[in-house]
Amino acid sequence: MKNRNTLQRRLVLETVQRMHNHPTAEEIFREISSENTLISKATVYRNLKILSEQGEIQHIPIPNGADCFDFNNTPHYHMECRRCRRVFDVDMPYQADLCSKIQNLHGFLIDSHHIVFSGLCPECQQK
Amino acid sequence: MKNRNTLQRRLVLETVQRMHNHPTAEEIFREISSENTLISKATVYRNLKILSEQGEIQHIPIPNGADCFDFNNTPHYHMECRRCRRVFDVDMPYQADLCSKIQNLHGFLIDSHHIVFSGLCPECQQK
DNA sequence: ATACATGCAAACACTTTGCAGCACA
DNA sequence: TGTGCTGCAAAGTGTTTGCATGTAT
Repeated sequence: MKNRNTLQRRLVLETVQRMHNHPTAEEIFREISSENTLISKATVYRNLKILSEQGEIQHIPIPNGADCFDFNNTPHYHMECRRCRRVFDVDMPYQADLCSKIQNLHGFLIDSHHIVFSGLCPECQQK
Repeated sequence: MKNRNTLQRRLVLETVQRMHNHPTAEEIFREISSENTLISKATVYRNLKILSEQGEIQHIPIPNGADCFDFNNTPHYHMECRRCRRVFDVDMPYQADLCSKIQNLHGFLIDSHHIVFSGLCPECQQK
């Protein structure tokens, strides 16, 4: 299973790296399609999966909504506006010691964690 | 909009309070159905929504999977086994000060947060 | 030449919704 | 009596998959 450098894969990677607003698969698909490039949505999903498994981009799972993707592949946290559903970065260092605060693991082996903050973005507070 | 005390709503609430293993809507539906009670899945979803909005039960959104529900409605954290997808409670106090660690809110108003740990449960480590 | 990738459509998993009839207050 | 609730089926949303064809190596 060797990876091929196809036009579609390059476009998906470049588009995520260019859009700095945590785009969803749907948004990436629309962005690529808008530039008269033929690409199918299945291909976008397949390439997003491959690229995030390779660590080229970051997959951000979003509860109750479409997952989004981040050109920034260093671990960091996000906040989601509960009204407009947009996702923003949080200015907080990665809490590497968080696992050590767990008092009893009951044999569970933890290897990662996600924090999602929820609230209102500046624009939605006006309404 | 006054709430009515229907058999179905009572059954959904009692079932969540009795099952202490973070059941999904589907599991709650199957549990109620198995006791020769006629209930529709839409009613289960509708009542889970109402009951969690009223604070009687807790709704736990799970990225990449079915949301689950918790009889324990005090804030606490969860870990999900990435192999069997089961959800467990984490023995860690609620980190009320977490928001204060954020260095720059950029005008965002945060009112809650979720932490989901990911790893392997004891059973899945054997495999 | 031959894996791997693609487009398309269909299937999938989870959840919500429109509607007509039912039942709690 | 009247609004809130129900079952059913259909639709909605986000994502994956089967398959025949295409293409990078």
